[in-house]
Amino acid sequence: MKIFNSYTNQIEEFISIHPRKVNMYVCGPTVYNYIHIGNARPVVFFDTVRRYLESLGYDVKFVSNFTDVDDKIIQKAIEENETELVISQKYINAFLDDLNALNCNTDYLQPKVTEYMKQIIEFIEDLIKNDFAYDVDGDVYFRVDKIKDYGKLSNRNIDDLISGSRVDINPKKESPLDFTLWKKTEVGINFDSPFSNGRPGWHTECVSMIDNIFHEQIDIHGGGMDLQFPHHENEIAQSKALHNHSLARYWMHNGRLSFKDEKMSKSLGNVVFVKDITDKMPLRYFLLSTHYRSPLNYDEESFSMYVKEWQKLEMAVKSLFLKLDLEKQYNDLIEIASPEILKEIDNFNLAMSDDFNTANAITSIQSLIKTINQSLRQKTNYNHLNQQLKAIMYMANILGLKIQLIPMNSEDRNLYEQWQSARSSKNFSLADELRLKLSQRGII
RNA sequence: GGACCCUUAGCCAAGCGGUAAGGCACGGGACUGCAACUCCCCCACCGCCGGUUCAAAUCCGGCAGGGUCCUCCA
Repeated sequence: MKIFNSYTNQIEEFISIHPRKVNMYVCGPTVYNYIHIGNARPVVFFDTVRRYLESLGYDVKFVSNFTDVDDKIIQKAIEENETELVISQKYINAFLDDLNALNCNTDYLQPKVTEYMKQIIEFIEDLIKNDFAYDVDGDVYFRVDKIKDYGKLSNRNIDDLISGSRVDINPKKESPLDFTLWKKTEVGINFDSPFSNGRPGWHTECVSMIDNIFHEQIDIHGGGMDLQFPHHENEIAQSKALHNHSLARYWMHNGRLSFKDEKMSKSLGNVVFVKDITDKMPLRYFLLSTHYRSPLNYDEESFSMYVKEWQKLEMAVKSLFLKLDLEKQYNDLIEIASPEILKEIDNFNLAMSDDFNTANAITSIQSLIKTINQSLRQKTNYNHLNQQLKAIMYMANILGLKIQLIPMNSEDRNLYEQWQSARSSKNFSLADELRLKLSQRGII
């Protein structure tokens, strides 16, 4: 298993800290709005990472947070005349709905900032105690120049950052690079602390949660490329300050998604919400069609290609299952022994093991679809068909592409037979009617 | 102003020094009660100009075009 590590800027063999166990953390959403398809990219990708690692036999402890304390949430709460809690809960629920629709595993730890306030405050206190942070009139800042390798993750040097820094000239800060750990505030939700009444800066929550949940360096920390700087850089700085390690062994960053070659972001307002995409599986397919570190562009034309490809996959698998089910020959306990099928699975796994090259993994799926379709129009023995079905379901499952296989009940069977006999007796209007029914039941 | 990335057929997209995977669309066949689906065949010398090398889409330099970060953003 090879993973590109943003921290070292190279592809490395993945070795977990504890045998057969992977601790991973992915930066989650700030819950002030519905998620758009760009937000969905890391969500889907890291869900796929988890699935693949689990298929390799790792026990994966997956954690992803909810940022439920933030200026934007406060602003939204004021706009809608609601409490922050109501706002964040609403969008947390919406987020979980989207995850389910995208067939992402939602069974993982989802810590919220509000639930970790005590730990976050303690974390900041420790930083102050160790002289890595300083309190100015109730605001607390992190002293960046005390961290030797600051900039390593995002490949930049401190001098460039200082000379390039603009706008934000905060006289309270010792250095423009110092970042806020705690912000004294009167507006919106705020919390008691030894520093002041206020709320934590964004960069501390993840480190503090990781600290409290895992109690040690974790294996994988993931998130969008845009979080690399300053967010992840700052997480690393804090971790080095208190624990003298880089928080995670492997840092993984997915590339951004653009919309018609323009940046898609909530602030620009050109967003496509996940909830508004009717075809969620094609969306997942689309998000995995390009290697995760490459930029991905969304527009209706290219997305429609993936709708087609998805339908092709779904239809082939359904037809295959139907054939086996009709003859009562379906057997999911079968062992895959065919050399060609094993080879295809092998290719798939090789692609996935190569820094999660889902684009190439999909190629294996497409290739198997082709041979399935070929088999279906020939007389192929059931054993082989069962092997093909098992193989394609294995691949689809790792990519999280959910294909519903609906076994026929006696009524379905009856309909099917009537359809066939209507066809052979050339009663086409009846045949079409029955065909429609079967299709509505998801059988064909 | 500083840092950095990308450019492969009409479109999407692999490749990362050994002579262009795959998919969609198009075109030509086949199958078919009609649709849909499916199958077979066909479809590029890799932005441009130089250099390194026995060998370059792959390495180096320049140019052109596009994009990102340095500020909230997955």
